[in-house]
Order: sequence, then C-alpha cells, then structure tokens
Amino acid sequence: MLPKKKRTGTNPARPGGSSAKKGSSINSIKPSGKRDDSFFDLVHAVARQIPRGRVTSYGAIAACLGTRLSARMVGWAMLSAHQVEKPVPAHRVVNRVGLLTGKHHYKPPGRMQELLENEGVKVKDDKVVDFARLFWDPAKEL
DNA sequence: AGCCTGACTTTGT
DNA sequence: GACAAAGCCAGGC
Repeated sequence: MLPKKKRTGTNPARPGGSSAKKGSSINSIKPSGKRDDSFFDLVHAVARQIPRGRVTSYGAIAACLGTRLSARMVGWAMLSAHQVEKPVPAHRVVNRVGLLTGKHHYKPPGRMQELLENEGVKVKDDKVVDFARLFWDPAKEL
C-alpha cells in the first residue's frame, strides 16, 4: 500500500538480497534452530516486529520484502506462522482495508478480534477501526 | 510436467 | 465505492 509513494517506473521486482530462492521450503520449522531464510521466515520476522496495538497489511510486508506483487505469499507464510512455535502476531496482519480476512483461520474465529481488542485495537464488523491511523508500515517504521 | 487453490493487491471500468 | 481481471509464488494432487 503506497498511496503517496510514486510508482517507480522500474519495478524494483527483486531488490537483490531479500529473495534467496534456493531450497525454499516451508519446513523452516527446525527446532534445531537451523531455519532457512525462506520467504516465509522473512514474513515471520517482519510480523514479529509489529508493535503492540498496531496493525499492518499483507501488501505492506510484501512491499517491505520487495515482493509487493506477491502479497498472497505473505498470507501463506502466516499459515506456517501457526505451525511454528515462535510467536507470530498474525492477528496484527490484515488486508489493505483493515478487514480481518484471516480470522477464520483461528481456532475460534473470534480469537483474532479478541487479541486485537486486547491490545487496544478496536474492531467493528471484522474490520479494524481507524485502520489508517493504526497502520504500521514496516518499510517506513522499520 | 500441468492444473488448481489461496489470510492479497493493483488497475480499469 | 463496488465489481472484474490479471499478476504473484508456493504447495498439493
């Protein structure tokens, strides 16, 4: 989501460095501590840095990683986020309109909203209130 | 190998 | 603001 950011004609596509597509496996869940720097781990890392009481969007994370066009993959990464033991505040990640699209993936669907409200984020109709204000841009704040 | 699906986004109508 | 289409990458069949 880059409302003001000009669309650089040259699509950054892959700002070298972030995308290390080699042996990309979701099996990054290695208790041994040896985890591949796959796309998923990067997403987890960013998601984990979301300040409490703030929210962000998949696209923001994707853009931060340079894969703005692959926001979907961020969602995929969130799936693994539930598998891993590491604390990944997936509830702080919503779609660009602030809709809790992933609430249905929680054990109790309402858990996501509860977690958010518990952090001070008001949710109305599966939608984050004042989303624009609570929005946290990893590319900017990070 | 191909084909389909998916916690999304952007652009155009 | 809403709807439709295209693009993205990874995983499962």
